[in-house]
Formats: sequence, structure tokens, C-alpha cells
Amino acid sequence: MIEKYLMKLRARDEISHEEEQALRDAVGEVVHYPADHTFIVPGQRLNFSTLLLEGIVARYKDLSDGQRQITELHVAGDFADLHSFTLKHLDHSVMTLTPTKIVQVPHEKLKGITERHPHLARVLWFSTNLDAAIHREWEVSLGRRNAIQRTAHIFCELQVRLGIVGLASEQEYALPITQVELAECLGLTSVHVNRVLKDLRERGLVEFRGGRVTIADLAGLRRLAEFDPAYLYLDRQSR
Amino acid sequence: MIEKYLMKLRARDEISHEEEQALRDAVGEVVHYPADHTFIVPGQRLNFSTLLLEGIVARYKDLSDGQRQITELHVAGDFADLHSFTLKHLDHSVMTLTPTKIVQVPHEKLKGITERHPHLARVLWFSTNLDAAIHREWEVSLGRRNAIQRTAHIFCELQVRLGIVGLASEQEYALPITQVELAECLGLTSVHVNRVLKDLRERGLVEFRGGRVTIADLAGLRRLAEFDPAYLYLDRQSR
DNA sequence: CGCTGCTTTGAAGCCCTTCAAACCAGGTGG
DNA sequence: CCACCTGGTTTGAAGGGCTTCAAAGCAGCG
Repeated sequence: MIEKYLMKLRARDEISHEEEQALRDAVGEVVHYPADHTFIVPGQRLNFSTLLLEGIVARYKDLSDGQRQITELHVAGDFADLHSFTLKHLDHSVMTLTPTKIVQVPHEKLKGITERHPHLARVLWFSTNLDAAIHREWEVSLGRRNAIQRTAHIFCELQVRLGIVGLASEQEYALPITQVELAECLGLTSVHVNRVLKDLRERGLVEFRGGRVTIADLAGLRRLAEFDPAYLYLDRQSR
Repeated sequence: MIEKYLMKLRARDEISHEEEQALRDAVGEVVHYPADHTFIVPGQRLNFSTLLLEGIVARYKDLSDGQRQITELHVAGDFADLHSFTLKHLDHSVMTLTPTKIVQVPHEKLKGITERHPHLARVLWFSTNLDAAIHREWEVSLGRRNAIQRTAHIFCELQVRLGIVGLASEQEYALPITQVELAECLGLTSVHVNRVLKDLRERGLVEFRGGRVTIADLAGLRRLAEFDPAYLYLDRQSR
């Protein structure tokens, strides 16, 4: 059930059988959410965190004029809101972009892990710091990269992140979100994203169509985006 | 010595005397850095974290064409790189913007805290999650706010953050950084930042001059920026 | 007193937005 | 079975916010 999460952790550190068992003991039962379902709103008191088994989830913030910024995308094997364990309530919303399968992990259980499994606690801490690293890279994209680089960059990031959990090859992966949602990640209008996608397609780099990303030239795409996966911390370390 | 850090923590949770002592035991001796000094570069193996006692520090990423994006500013009482404890090396650089006084906290000591002081460990974990919340708010600024709102927003944020450690009033605070550095935070050119600052001054909201921020109309500034300090998690909670 | 780093201002141009409308595929109901 | 609706995609035209390029102004300092 939490296999993908373990894949993700084990790409970065060694997880003992005892720790694995502690994690398995921590998860509740499987819950299904439909697409376009906001399941966490800002300020809501939270006493569990949400581990994604299947589907795509977005963290986002709304502005008063109806604009929206997605601050991170989550895929299978990610905690969508592990940070709520220490924050207690969130400063942003969390919604599904596709039909989604999750398990809830009570904060009581996480607290127990911090008391009895300090190494595992550090690994969980690490995974929230990894989210922050992704935030930083998105800040760079939003602040300094132009539209086409920004778009290329997110396709590169998701190729790696989905690859870790076996959901992407070097040629393609499923990304069943709309151009509007992509625009909300990229700080662009959906109109412009549409034009950029056309450009990327005509350059023979990548195609985004029918909820799939088809990569014609991964090296070229990475070169255009100046993509360096270092911020995803794929090196195995003892945390 | 670590008074400002304790102020910051105690604005968010209760810290026992024993925990305070554990923190005091963890810090090394005081080190002084000059301004414009990069003291952490990406990939560098780190075995201590840096707690800021005085000065302004920036986390930033460089792009190949010489552009730079600052992803977060740090002030007295902040850890500039507590996340390096679990990450082991960083995906970004860290530099001083002003002359700076710091103490180093060995990761060995932090590890001991995770083993012997689980609550304090959760508080430290919280403070890295707070950094991530700041990253998210900057993503919103960079992605969706226009130049004047973005600029107003950062002035509001720093007023609150410096206020927590007693370094800002509602009317003013020291911010001895250049317009170029401000532009690197805001994802703008320094030329445009200069024009925006003029606009803010002429609107009677805020003045940035000689390394000081003078706030003429805090309410108006916050209204313009649509500033909501919820993302700074100033509510006291048991973590 | 001239250098240096930073700020300020002007003019021109471009990247992306805004506004508007057409297109297209899939699902529903008459 | 087709007409209709709906959500999403695509394209065009015009405009604006910010950048780029260039140069002058200004304060602090050796």
C-alpha cells in the first residue's frame, strides 16, 4: 500500500524493517477522492497527514481577484501535507486534480515516531525539506525563467519525480491535468501556456496532449530548461 | 546569545528550561562574516547549521546567464540553513548581505536533540516548515502579484519578522540591502524596482532609502499587498 | 577630488496578458 | 442518432507591464 512512499524514501536513505513496520502501523485506511476536490483549506485544524497512493494533488493559494497559484504538485508516493504535523493548520489549500487514492496518517502516530524512531523522524523531516527545495526551484522558475523554459522545467521535474515511483519513462508519462492547471503552476495565463506548448511541440522537444507528456528529446528539453536534478536530492545519504 | 532565536520559537510554542539548555549547549562560538560573503555553496558537505545573531542573509540560486534569484531572506534569530541537517548539502548558496554575526550548531548536536528531546526536535522541524511557508508565499508573489504588490508584500513580511525579534516597529526598520538585491528577491530588474519604490513613496505608503524602511501607512501598505500574516504562523501551539 | 558603487531617469521594445471568438471532443437527452 | 451542452483547447489582435539599453546623478571614501 505504501510501497511508492517507501520507494521514494529508499531512493534517499536506508529504511530498516523496523522503521518500515512503524510506518505501516501508522497508516489508516484507504480513502478515495474524486477529481477537483479541495480536501484541506487554510486554517483548518488538522490531526492527520495525507499520503498519496494514486493521482495528482495540488497545493495552492487563492488571491482575492480569483487568481490562483499552485505552489507544488504531488504525485503517488508523496505526502501532500506532512508539514501539517508541525504546523497544525496550513497556510494553503490542497486539492485533487485527478481521482485520487490516499491514506491518512494520524499525527499521534507521527508523534510516536519522533519519540521512538529518531532516524525515521529525520527521514520524514527530510521529506518536508525536499518539498521546500522544490518550492525554491519553482521560485527560480517564476522569478527568472521565461515561459518556455519554465514549462520545459516542470516537465523535466515531473519526469524525474514520477520516474522514482515507476510512473514515468524517459519517453513519456501520464499527467492528466488541464492547461489551466498547468498555467496555475507556472504563473502564466492558460492562453500563453497553450502557445508555449505549441512551440515546444514544433521544436520537437515535448508534447502535452490528452493528459500525457510525450518526450521527443529529453536531453534537448533539459538543456532548454537548464534542468539540474540536484534539488531533488536523489543521492542516498544517512540522514 | 541565542536570545532572538528563543524569542522566535517562543512566539510559536512553549520551550522548557531544559530544552533551552539543550539549545544553549548545542551552539559553538560566535563568528563574524563581512558583507557580500557567500559562506555556503551548492553541494558542499555540511556538518553544522548557521544561526543568525545579527545581520541579513540571503539564500539564492544563480542561473547560467548571470541572473540570480534570492529564495528567502534571513534576519537575526533565523537559522539560515537548518534544513542542511537533514539534506546534508544544499541546492542553493547562502550569502551575507550585511556584516553578520552567527553561531554554528553542529549537526551532531542536532542529532542528539532528535534522540533526547523529541518535542524540541519537532519545534526545529517546525521552523524549517515555516521557511517552506515563506517560500510558498514568495511563489505567490512571483507568480501572481504585480511589481508594486510584490514589493509592498516583502516590506510587510519583513516588518512582521523583524518585529518578532524586536528589530522593527510599525513605523520603521533597518534593511541595509541594495535595490539590486531587492530586485533579486522580487524577480524584477533593479531599474523597475527603482520605479516601483518611487511609486510607493509617492503614494504615501512606504519609503526605502539609506538602508531603512520607513512605513508611512502600514494599513494601506498591507491592503495594497493583500498581506495576510497567517503564513508566518504566529499562533502559539503545542507542536 | 576623483573613484566606485548605487540610484535615478528616459526611450524603445518585447514578452506576456487581455479580450474575444472559434473549434473540438465527449457526454446527455430528446 | 443527432442536436445540444460543456469543459477544454486553439487562434487572432491589441495593449500594457516590465525589460533592455544608455546615461546621468549622487553619496561616501581613500
